Amino acid sequence: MYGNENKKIEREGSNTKEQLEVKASEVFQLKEKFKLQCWDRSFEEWRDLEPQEAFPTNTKFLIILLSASQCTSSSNRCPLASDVSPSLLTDPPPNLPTSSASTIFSTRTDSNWDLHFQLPEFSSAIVDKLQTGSPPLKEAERSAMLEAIYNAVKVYTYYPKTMQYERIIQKLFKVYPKLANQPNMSTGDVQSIWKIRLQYKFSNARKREDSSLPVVQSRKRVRPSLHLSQVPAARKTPPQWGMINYLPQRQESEDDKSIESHIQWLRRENTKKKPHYSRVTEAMSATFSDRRQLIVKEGVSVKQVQELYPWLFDEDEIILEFQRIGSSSITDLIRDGFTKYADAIVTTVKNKKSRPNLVDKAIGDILKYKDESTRHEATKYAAVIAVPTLVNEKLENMLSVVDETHEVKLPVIMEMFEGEEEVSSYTVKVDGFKVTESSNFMSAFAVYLATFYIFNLVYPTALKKTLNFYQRMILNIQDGLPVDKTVMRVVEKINMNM
DNA sequence: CCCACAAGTCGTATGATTGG
DNA sequence: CCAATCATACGACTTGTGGG
Repeated sequence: MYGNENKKIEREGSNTKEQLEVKASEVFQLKEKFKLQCWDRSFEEWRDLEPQEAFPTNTKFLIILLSASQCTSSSNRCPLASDVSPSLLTDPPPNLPTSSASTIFSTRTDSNWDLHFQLPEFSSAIVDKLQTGSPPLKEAERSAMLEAIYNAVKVYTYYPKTMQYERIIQKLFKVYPKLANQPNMSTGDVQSIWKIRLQYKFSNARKREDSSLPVVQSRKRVRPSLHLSQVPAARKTPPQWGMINYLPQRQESEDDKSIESHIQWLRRENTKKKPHYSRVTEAMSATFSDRRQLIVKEGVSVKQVQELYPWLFDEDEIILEFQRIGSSSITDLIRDGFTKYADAIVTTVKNKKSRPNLVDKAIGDILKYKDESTRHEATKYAAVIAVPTLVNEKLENMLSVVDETHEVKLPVIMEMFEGEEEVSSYTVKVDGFKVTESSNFMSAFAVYLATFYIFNLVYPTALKKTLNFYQRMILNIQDGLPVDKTVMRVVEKINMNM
């Protein structure tokens, strides 16, 4: 096989690697250097030839040019200059009828199809949008694109490999660079969104359109195994850590004794009516390293932490503690982050069919304010509580109204206390322990987020995506972990409304 | 451990149908 | 004629399995 040309060659007896190479260059009139690979049936992949190897009849060989870029002029063998030209040459089974031999040459066995794969043509409306980058594609248009790609690819395979999905997307991005350029997202993230999108398309299409095909049939699960109902095993996806554990060195001026005296002094100062706040902060800084060790390494309970460091249960100290870990002010981060995204988040959540009452109310309230800065605050509040809805998680797992009797067993929760008509205060609780109380939602929210990092808590499964969104888009803490796909898609949606 | 996938299911964009 | 309502198709999501 060479480019789109497949040719059969006849062999007598066994051939060596060198003989095959000579034959290949004759058949395809190759001038440049190339190497041969053969199809290994047991591994189902192309591999290099061994010297003196004996090949069974009906073996497929692929020609790979070693010098790239011979593809100029009218040649459409090799659509992209950087591509290697794959080529096949086969020897037919001498004693088999040609009809069966023809299946050998069918494109289905072309495992390198993706190298010379041509993108299907899209309608001019779609191409326009892709080239200019705006307005964003409608769902129907994206569907049409996916459908076209599916139809173009299924000629070769119904089950593209990971690499093949990636190559298709790379080609797509090459032709339509605007598609890859999304604000607030790396090209890699956009690429993985498209890869997942293609995988969903193939998965759904196989199930819905092509489920009768033998290739698809052969992958059917044998049995749903009925005794599954016996097992309750609600083993959900595990919770996730938020930030890499931060374990700083103890300050050089400190030793066990001085730390102990700091702790004692802090505890005494906490009971005073007029504590010396700046000294408290100093002592908290001095004991920071020891406190991190205690929380991260020894995993002590929140109650024990409170006994040793009662000051950690104070709004200002929480903010400062976060700053010691993350080196920026969490209130600033939240303010800046939501100043950037609030409007877009609110527009995005408005497109949802249904929202929790609190979110609806918050959105409605925005219009009530005439003053611009009050209005902005209201928008930020609405945006914060809209995030769980956007990523399909429940708001009440984060913010619960206290008079409702349902108890929530989450590590951290904000509770809303309602007085006469008005919300009177917000309380942040860790494991049932009150951390702080605040009259202002945004302060409570800052404490809420900081708490995960300060007490080294996992993100509960029920709020994994919400907290990931806050972490990456608002706090801008990037760990090495791949971004959750739902979170990425929500970012994409929000971008469209920015 | 990670990834692809099947199976089952949900939410909603979109187009057809209905009623005023 | 247009809107409200309905039906359907399709992308997305979850859970569990199997294979590397």
